[in-house]
Amino acid sequence: MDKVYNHKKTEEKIYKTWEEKGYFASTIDKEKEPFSIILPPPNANAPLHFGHAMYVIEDILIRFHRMKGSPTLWLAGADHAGFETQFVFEKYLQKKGKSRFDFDRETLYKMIWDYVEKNRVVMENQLRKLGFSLDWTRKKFTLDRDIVKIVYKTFKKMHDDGLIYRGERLVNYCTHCGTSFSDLEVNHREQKDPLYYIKYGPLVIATVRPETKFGDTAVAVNPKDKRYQKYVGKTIEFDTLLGKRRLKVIADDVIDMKFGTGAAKVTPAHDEKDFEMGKRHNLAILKVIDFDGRLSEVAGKYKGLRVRQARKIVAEDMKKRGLIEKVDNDYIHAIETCYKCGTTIEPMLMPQWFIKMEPLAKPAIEVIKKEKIKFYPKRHEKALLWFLNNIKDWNISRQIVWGIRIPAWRCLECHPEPFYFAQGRLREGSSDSSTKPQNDSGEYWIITEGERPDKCSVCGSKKLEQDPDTFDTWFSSSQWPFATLMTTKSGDFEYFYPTTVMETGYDILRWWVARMIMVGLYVTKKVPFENVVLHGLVKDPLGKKMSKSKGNIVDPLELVEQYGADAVRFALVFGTSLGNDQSLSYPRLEAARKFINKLWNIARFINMKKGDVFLNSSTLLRVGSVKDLDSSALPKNDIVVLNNLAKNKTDKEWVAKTEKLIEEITCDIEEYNFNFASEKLYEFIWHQFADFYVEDVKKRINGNSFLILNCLFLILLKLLHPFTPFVTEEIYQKFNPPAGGGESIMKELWPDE
RNA sequence: GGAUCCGUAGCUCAGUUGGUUAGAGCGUUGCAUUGACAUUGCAAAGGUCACUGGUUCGAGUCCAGUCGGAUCCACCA
Repeated sequence: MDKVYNHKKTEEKIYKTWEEKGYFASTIDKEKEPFSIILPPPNANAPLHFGHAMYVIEDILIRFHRMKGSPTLWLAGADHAGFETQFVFEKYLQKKGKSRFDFDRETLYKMIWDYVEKNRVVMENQLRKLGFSLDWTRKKFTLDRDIVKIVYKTFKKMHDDGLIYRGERLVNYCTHCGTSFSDLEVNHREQKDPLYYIKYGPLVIATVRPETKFGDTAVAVNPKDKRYQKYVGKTIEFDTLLGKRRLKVIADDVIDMKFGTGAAKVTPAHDEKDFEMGKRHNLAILKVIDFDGRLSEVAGKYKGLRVRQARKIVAEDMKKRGLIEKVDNDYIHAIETCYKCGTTIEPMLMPQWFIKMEPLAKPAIEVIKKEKIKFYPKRHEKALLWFLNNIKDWNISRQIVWGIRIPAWRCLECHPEPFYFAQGRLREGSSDSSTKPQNDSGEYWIITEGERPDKCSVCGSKKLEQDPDTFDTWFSSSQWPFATLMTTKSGDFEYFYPTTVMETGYDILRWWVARMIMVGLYVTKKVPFENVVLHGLVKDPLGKKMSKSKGNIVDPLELVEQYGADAVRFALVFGTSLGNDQSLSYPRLEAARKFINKLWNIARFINMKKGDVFLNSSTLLRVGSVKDLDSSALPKNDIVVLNNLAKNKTDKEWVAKTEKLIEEITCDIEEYNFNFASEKLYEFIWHQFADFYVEDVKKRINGNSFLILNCLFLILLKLLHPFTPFVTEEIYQKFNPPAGGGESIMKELWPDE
């Protein structure tokens, strides 16, 4: 054995053997309770980041339960990550001086597909480098035909059950990315903007968005506001940049008397609150901003200006014309921004497919309250319940090509649509911004399970066109636990579903976990998983969130190269409690590496002394793996055997200490306290076992005690194996050369079994 | 505006249902050693557990509030 453990010499070789021998592949044994985890599928568009290294928690659980003798399944997979991937790909195109508009839909899709295929292979090999014992024979991709089929089916079922509707309302739209988003994809940011007090004839209203004033279709005041009661119901006339205008004054409760002057302009096309007011008061909708983020013809000579520019110019012109009474330059308010590119989100009126969430959320709340699903740490449960209790309908339409195209067809004869988007762009002449869009309630749409309908069910026309939009990627993700298991091997779904544990970062609790629970319950009538284990974020060494824009990304694979996968794994669970964020710590990585080296050297010592005494490797092996040592005594487990074997008082003590350790480690892992388990192993192996017991046994090396030392060490190896699989396997192999028969530590049973 | 998390040794953090002298890693200081250990072992220094009150026989741990840091949620123009 080398003087120092060299991970570079061992890790790749060991993983290859494991995979080749099929140790990761699950088998169904109906006599036993399964333990299953579906890997949160990493995005197939980029190499792994540090968050993915936290899958180590899942690997610990899987390896632990595998050694406990349960049939385990850890299902590998990858996510097409719709918008995220298209975004990444567009950047890639940009570097080559191209844009997505240079290609037709099919070509673009094909290009992204190839790009993703390449990245996916890279990503999967990275998972291997981290030692993850994933069942690769069952790996799935969210765009696999059979998965897509299930996604279609779910959509159709939801539609038939009345849970899907074509919503004609304001949606979050990013004019830069060219797509709408759900509420979750929108960030809020505080910002200081000038608050303009604009003269509206006898009234003055305050706004930060003078550029949208062309789309005003009313002025609103609070019905209780005595100052303005005389105007309510009247029409006022006033000067604007585009000549005189007349607007009705309406009274509505949402108007805050204390804000500004207590009077507000109403722009239903570009503000959620105004849109709602518009519906209540039957106001016209004037669309000022187009999908490209520029002012429409409604803005007259300001047409074509970008929103920001327009705001400045309009405000300047108003000042010149004396239309502005005053400006408050210290006004701080929250704006909505695109979570991806940071552009200010424009609420836009456009028909989209929505899911009614309340009927889905209710059963989810039930199962959580009844603890059919448990959360670790518990505190995240509250956040989730809050989300479920205040849930809003989910916009699942995205104006992108990368994803699963929505299986909805529209008849061109009896239902010509006002809006049509081709890759995020408005088709020429299809929009009339000055009128309300034509009704698109969805009743003319034909929804299928993916197949193209022959003809329109209303008029019989064959002129049908599929909705160009694709599903929000989370719509397919929400079905991942059952969609995967239904399409892997026969019997998988019946046996492994619901899965035992869903382990993921708390940051996607609402995006993913909540939706899996809701959709899983809806489709399968069962919870998709029984336990939700949530880990924290891995931040940079200074405690800042890692992000590409900050340039503080640390590649986990580089650290694997430097410290070894075992050390990286150990460092991630050592000294951090589950669910808390942690900063990447180089000293901790170094400590983990040294610990692994310490373990290696204990093994080296034992290996060296082994030749001097009566033991040979096959005796060791048999004692080490216990089962056939003393068949007459029918040993229950390692400890029972050792208790019989130990003669010396000190040896007996150490057997007892180890027995206690086994209990504690088992308990800690079962309760997801990985920090306790790893810290105890560290302390015991180094500062108990090595510092005292090994030293003690050195004095009486030629006796029974050395055998006990050996056996206890093999127990420690097993306890450590879920955390540091490579080094424990390598040592195990050194102790059990193939001739001796010890196949792999992965085949060993947990010491208490 | 609402919610959550954090504030413990110089640094990064543990501290599991409240219970004896508050722990680890790294760093610092001294001694020993190349003997399984590109080291390791032994020993030492270093903490009013943010602050203030409360509950309790007993609080880093529970409760209330204050200050400081972070995150999430939120339609007030």
